[in-house]
Amino acid sequence: MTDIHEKQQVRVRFAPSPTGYLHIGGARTALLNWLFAKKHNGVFILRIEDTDAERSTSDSIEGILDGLKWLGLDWDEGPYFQTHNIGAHKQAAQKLLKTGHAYKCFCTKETLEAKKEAAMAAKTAWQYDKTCRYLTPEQVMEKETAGQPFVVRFKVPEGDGSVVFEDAVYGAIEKRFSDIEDFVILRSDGSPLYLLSNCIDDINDRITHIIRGQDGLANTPRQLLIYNALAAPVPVFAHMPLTLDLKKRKISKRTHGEVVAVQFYREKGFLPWALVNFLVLLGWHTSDDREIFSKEELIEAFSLEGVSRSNSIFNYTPGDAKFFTDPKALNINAHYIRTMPVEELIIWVAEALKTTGLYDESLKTDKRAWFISTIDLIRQRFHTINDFATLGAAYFSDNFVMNEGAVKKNLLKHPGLKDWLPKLGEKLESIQSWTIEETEKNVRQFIEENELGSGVIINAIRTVVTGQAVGPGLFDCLVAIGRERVVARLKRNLTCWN
RNA sequence: GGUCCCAUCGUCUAGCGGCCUAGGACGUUGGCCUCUCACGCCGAAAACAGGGGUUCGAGUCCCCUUGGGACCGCCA
Repeated sequence: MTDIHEKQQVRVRFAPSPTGYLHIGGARTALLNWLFAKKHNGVFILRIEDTDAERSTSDSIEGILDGLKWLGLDWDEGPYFQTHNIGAHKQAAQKLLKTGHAYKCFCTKETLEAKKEAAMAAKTAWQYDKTCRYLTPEQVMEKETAGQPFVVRFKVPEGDGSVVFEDAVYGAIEKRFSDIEDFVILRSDGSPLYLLSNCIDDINDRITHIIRGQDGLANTPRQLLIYNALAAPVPVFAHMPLTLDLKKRKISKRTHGEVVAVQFYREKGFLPWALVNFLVLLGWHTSDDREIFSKEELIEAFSLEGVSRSNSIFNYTPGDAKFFTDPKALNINAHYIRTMPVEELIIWVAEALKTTGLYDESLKTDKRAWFISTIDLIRQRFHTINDFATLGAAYFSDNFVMNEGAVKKNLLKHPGLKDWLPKLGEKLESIQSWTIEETEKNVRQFIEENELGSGVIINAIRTVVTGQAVGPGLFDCLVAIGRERVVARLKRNLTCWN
C-alpha cells in the first residue's frame, strides 16, 4: 500500500487510573482507541495506571475490566500495571540526568511555597525560577553529601523556540519553551511522577497513536520534550473533546452519580452495543446522516477526521420523570430492541427474566417458539431490556403489578365492569379455538349483546389482563397470554373494586 | 492570573467561499393510522454568540470582543 516505513503496526492503549468505576467518558476514550485499532488491524492495549496507591482499589480495577468486557471492547494486550514499571521510569530519569536533560533540585517545598506566594502578591505569573539548574557540580555534590533531599526536574530548553506538533484532531499546536516550567519528574523519595511514567510506558509499549481526552492536550508539549530528550520515536497524538454536563462541568461519578457509570446502563437494561452506538456519536460523526451502526459498519466508517473539536454535552437532567438518562441514548437502545433479530434479543430478555424470577427453563425448549413470538409482539414499545420483566411481567407470570393510572382510567371509571368482566370470562372460557379471530369475534359479540362501548371493554380487558393501559393490539395480547390466564384474570375479584 | 483549546436549533451534529430561503437525528409539538400506547408516515416551532475586516459573494477565511472548557502539584 504505502512504503514499508509506514507499514508499522498500529498500537494504541487505554490507560485509565482506577479511582472509581468505568464512567462513560472513559468508556468513550476506550471505544475510540478500540475502533482505531480495529480499523487499522492494530493492537489495543489496556494499561492500568495504578501508581496512586491510595486511590487505586482492586474493586475499581475489576469494575473497569467488567465494564470494558460488557461493552465488548476486548483488548489484545494487558492489562499491564503501571506500578510494575516503576523501575523503568526511574531508569529513564537517571538517563535524563546523565545526558544533561534533567537536574537535581534541592529547593524545599517551603521556600518554593514562599516564592509562589510572593509572586501571587505581586500579581506576576509563577514559574520555578531555576535556582538549582545552574548549580555547579561541586555545589550539587556538597548538598548531596550533606544529605539534602532533592527532586529531579526536567531541563526545558531555553530561548525563543517552541514545541510544535500536529494533533490529529486539533491540528497544529504550538507552545513556547518559555511558557513551560522545569517540571518535576522524580519526587524527593525517588518515585516517578505521572507525566514521566505515562510517557515511558507509552514508549516501552511502542504506542503509535495516543488517543486520549482533551485534558491531555496541555500535557503533550512536556511529554514531547521527554520523547525528544530520550530520542524516542514520537507517536501521533489525537485528543478527544470532553464530555460535559448541561452546566458544562466535567462529568464525574462524584457529582453526577450512577448515570455516568457504565455499570448503571447494564443494570438499567441497556444493550451494550446500543450504549456504544450512543457514545460514539458524542463528539464523532460521519459526513452522511447515518447514526445507527453495526459493529462492522462502525469499524468501517470510523476515522479520526470525524472527531469534533468542541466539547459535547451529555444531555441528562437530574430528576427527569420521563428520561433517566440522555434521551438519545434511550432512543438508540429502544431502536435496537425493536429492530434486532428476535433470536438475539431473547437471550438478553431471558437474563432479565432470570434476575426477577420470571424465567422458566421451558422458554428455552417447548415454549421457545411462544417466547420468540411474544417478545416480538411486545418489544416495540419498550426502551430497556428491564421493561420486559416489569411492564411485560403479565406475559410470563400471574404475579404482576397493576398500573395505578391504568386501573383508575380503564376500570374504576366504569363500575359496571365489575360484573361484565367475569361474565365475559365465562363466555371466553368455552369458545372453540383460542385465536385472534375467534377471541375478537366473541368479545365483539359480547359487546353488542350487552350494548356496551367497545373502547371501554377492550381497554378494561387490557388492563385487567396485562396490568397496563397500553400495549399491543388486545387480541394479540389475549392469544399470547393464553386462555387459562386470561379467563382467570377476567374472573378474579380485584381488590380495587372493594 | 498565565498558557492552550473551543464556539451552528434545548441536545448530538452536517456544512471545509456561491449548491444554505442553513440539512439530519434526539427531544418538544400538530395530524394520519387506531381498541390503548408505541411503531410508521406527513407537517410545525427551534440555531450560524457579537462586532469589524477580506471578497463580486462569508455559517464557511482573518482580527477583536464576549462566552465556555482544559492545563498550570513532590495527583493521576
